[in-house]
Amino acid sequence: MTGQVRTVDGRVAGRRGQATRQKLLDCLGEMLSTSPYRDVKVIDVARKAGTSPATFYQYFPDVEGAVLELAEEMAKDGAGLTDLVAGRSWAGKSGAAVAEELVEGFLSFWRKHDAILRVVDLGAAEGDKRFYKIRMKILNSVTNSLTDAVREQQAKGRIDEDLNPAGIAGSLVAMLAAVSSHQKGFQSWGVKHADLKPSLTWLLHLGITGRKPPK
Amino acid sequence: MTGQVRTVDGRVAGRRGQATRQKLLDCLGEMLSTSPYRDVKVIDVARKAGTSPATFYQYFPDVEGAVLELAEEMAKDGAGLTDLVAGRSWAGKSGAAVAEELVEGFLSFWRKHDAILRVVDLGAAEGDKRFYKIRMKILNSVTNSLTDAVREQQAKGRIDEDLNPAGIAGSLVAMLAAVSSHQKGFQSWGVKHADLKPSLTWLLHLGITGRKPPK
DNA sequence: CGGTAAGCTGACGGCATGACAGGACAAGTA
DNA sequence: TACTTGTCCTGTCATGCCGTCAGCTTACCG
Repeated sequence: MTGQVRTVDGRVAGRRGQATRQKLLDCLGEMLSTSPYRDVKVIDVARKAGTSPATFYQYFPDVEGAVLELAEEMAKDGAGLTDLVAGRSWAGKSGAAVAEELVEGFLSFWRKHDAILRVVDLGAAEGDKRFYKIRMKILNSVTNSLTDAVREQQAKGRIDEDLNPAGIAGSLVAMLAAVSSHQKGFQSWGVKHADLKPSLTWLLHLGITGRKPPK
Repeated sequence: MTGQVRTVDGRVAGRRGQATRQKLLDCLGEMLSTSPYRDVKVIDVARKAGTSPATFYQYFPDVEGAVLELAEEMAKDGAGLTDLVAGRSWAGKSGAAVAEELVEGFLSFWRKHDAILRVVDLGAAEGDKRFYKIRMKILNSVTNSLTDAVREQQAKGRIDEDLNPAGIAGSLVAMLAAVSSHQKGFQSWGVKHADLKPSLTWLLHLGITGRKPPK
């Protein structure tokens, strides 16, 4: 499925080429977390990787193209988030645990990938379908699981049937993503990480089940 | 308070100067909503405004500086969001109305200013204090009002005292902001605007009061 | 030891940046 | 009308990044 890695001019990349390519990606990732996206230049990435700009252009069409590559890598890692909710029960203590683990999962995933996620979010908000697709890839499976969960609770009469399950699930996921990406902001504003987690967990549980989590 | 507008080299801008300056800001705003932030160049803004790059640099240090100016303008407009919650009661029907109006207020404010808000969000997430401050200016008063509301509900025993009110309020506001900025995304994904609003309203009411809104 | 393809870079035209000096312009003065 | 003054704009220039190409070096193979 994943065909060989190819250079821009069509040649297949060998052992050495792939290493260079990866090094460029690594350096790009580093730059993204230390300087504003707008100021990340090809020449800086190349310098950092100990190579020349021309080499960069051999593997990527432009900075955006390379970022997309990084984002794809990250999306693979993000598939793990699904396991935190798929097929688990939202009843009683189990539900409380699911909520807590999902919150912690989001927070730490975002901490790990904050720089690239920022850019993906921007690209998606700007309407770029490629970035939007990646964002979906990460959030979609979680959203779907939560949508199912909401639907179940609706069947039990705990949530108004008129509400759109996908709307609720999507909003909750957006909340998790947003809070995660502004973690530092919350902290520098007086809300500690330790305070944030319980709040999110509570809101998530409440939103999915219509009930407060058991103590 | 707002001293006269000054050029980069210290002169006070007169009538004509201010007009040019404003025109540059307007054109910048337009460019931001049509092209990716990363690709907005001084020369394009200047061309669009029918002037030269040198003129742009007379009024702004760089693109970022001009964006900050635009963002300040928007922040003033955002002060109106506060009125939707300040001093209003979350009890019964009134509470349901407050929730609904706040949601609608956020959604339409974001629709109106989506381009600049994207950039402000990015800047804030990247750790730029100037952008962060503007983001605060918009969200802070709403968050504070909601924090008070949560605290009241805690006093009534409807919300666990252990939870941090600011954490809950902040998370809910983040949710509103995030969903608002990805409105188009939701739509192109199958969740209609009409479905989104009730979901958000429901979640907001539930989060603040601990109870479902009355029918 | 050639042959072949991969891998890298120097160099170049093109364009954006940012600074300056000086020209254009409006308004007041005589 | 001519002159003055201060505001406003732009031509121009040095600098630096972009994106491409031809061509050199390196690795692998028979």
